[in-house]
Amino acid sequence: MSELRLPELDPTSDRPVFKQIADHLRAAIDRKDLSPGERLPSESQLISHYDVARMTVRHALQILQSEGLTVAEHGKGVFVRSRPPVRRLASDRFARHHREEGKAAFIAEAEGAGVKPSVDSIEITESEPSPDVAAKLNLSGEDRVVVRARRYLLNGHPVETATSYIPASIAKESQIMEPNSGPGGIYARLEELGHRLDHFTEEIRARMPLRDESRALKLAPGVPVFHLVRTAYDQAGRPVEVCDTIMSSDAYVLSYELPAR
Amino acid sequence: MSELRLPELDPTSDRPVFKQIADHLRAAIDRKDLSPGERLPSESQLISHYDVARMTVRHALQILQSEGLTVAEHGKGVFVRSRPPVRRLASDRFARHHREEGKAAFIAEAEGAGVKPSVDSIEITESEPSPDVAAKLNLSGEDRVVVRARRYLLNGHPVETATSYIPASIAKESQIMEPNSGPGGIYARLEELGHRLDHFTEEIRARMPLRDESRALKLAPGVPVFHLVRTAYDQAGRPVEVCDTIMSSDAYVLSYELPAR
DNA sequence: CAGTGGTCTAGACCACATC
DNA sequence: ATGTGGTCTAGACCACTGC
Repeated sequence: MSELRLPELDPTSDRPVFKQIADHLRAAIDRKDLSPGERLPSESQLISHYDVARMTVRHALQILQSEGLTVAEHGKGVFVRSRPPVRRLASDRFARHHREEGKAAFIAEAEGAGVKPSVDSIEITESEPSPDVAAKLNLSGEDRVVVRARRYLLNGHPVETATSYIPASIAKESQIMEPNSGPGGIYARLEELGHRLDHFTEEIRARMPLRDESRALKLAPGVPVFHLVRTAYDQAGRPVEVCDTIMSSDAYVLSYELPAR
Repeated sequence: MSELRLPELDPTSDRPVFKQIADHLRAAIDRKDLSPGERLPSESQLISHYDVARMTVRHALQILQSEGLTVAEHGKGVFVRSRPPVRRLASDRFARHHREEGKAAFIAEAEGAGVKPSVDSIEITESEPSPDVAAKLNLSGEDRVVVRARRYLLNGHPVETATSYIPASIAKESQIMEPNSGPGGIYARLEELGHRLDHFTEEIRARMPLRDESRALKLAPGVPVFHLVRTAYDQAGRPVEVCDTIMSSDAYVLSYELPAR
């Protein structure tokens, strides 16, 4: 690790010193001279190597952190980020045959991938829908929704928060109101209630996390989130659920299949 | 604008001063006390309001910037970010009926949305595929690919770079080698060459941009990118194109439809 | 304890925008 | 000329980690 050789600053360059330093370190990471988990040179080492003020090297380090390349650990050092296991979400993940095997989508898929899934902080409430959710569910006026909020973890590491909205007129007095929604999850319950599912739509955005999201997913600085909103439609064409999920972008690759017809 | 009222610091709080300042400004933005395009108080105004050092308010401002909430403009001030027009990409965007209308997907769709599309910096080369692309295209050994790189703009603002890889054995001597690939784009050409398209797969990741990407898309700090890799398959099940695209995440909402079967 | 990163100060000089 | 943000210095004290 003392093997790491960093270039000198180029005093003729217009590029600010802190950016040059960030460039050097980024290049070392890209070249794998510094591999995931490895410690970067300490601030004081960088200060003496480059002969600059502390704020300058901190600025450089902060650039890397905001790019999601490193994490600082107080009292220990700055480390090259190592990525959590990645979940690949395929477009058949809500296929009925999965549901009929009696497991909720998340659990089934994670076990297939050899990681330990868990779910925590399930909160179930009933409330008025936001205008956005009401529009997606075709609700109006007095209609209320059942809200199921939960957080998914892989190997104990949070990767996703999900909030489902189901019209109260459908969910009332069903197992959808229970923390454990039973085999196959709420989609299986919706089908038992006569809403045979036809298709889903998903809308995907990416952005930097809000503070709450960052906390709930224990996101490292510089890691964006996927914001995915899924709407489930039954065979009568009625929207029966909206699920709003925030996913750590470095725990996921989303995958879809599109017809050419 | 002098209307903006910011709270005082809470000296009893454990929360660092720069975070408290960032919180105040973020809240003002969320409440729309500061709306998109509006200028934030200048550094010196914040310094005198909070009675702190300049580096402290700069740190706070930088937090907001890294969250993508603001942009600094040298000599002018710090402004609440206003978003570019958003493109919604639907999962039927490569349907044959669009192709048969004689327009490439990007142009057709943008015109429908009332924005002026353009394409620039088309580079066409032939080279060895990267291992990743070779694997996706089922290529081996000597096989080469034709590479088409271009950049898409809306109303003059770059939103996406795309690089297509087509097996050279297919593309050679076709209009795919020309900067203007003709009516319906390269997918129409592939079909004329006997590769009737069957379906596409798309893999989506989100992350912070690399330096080059940031420059090519003129991204504001704190804006992540979608990294989307699409593979096109013909009706014989053969992969005939891989398209690697980087999209500004705040210019796009991706939308897909999934079957429940 | 020594070494690490986290926060903060009080200055300096520079480059860009506006009038 | 003035006000804005961009870069940089040279310190200070604090909190966390590890031995």
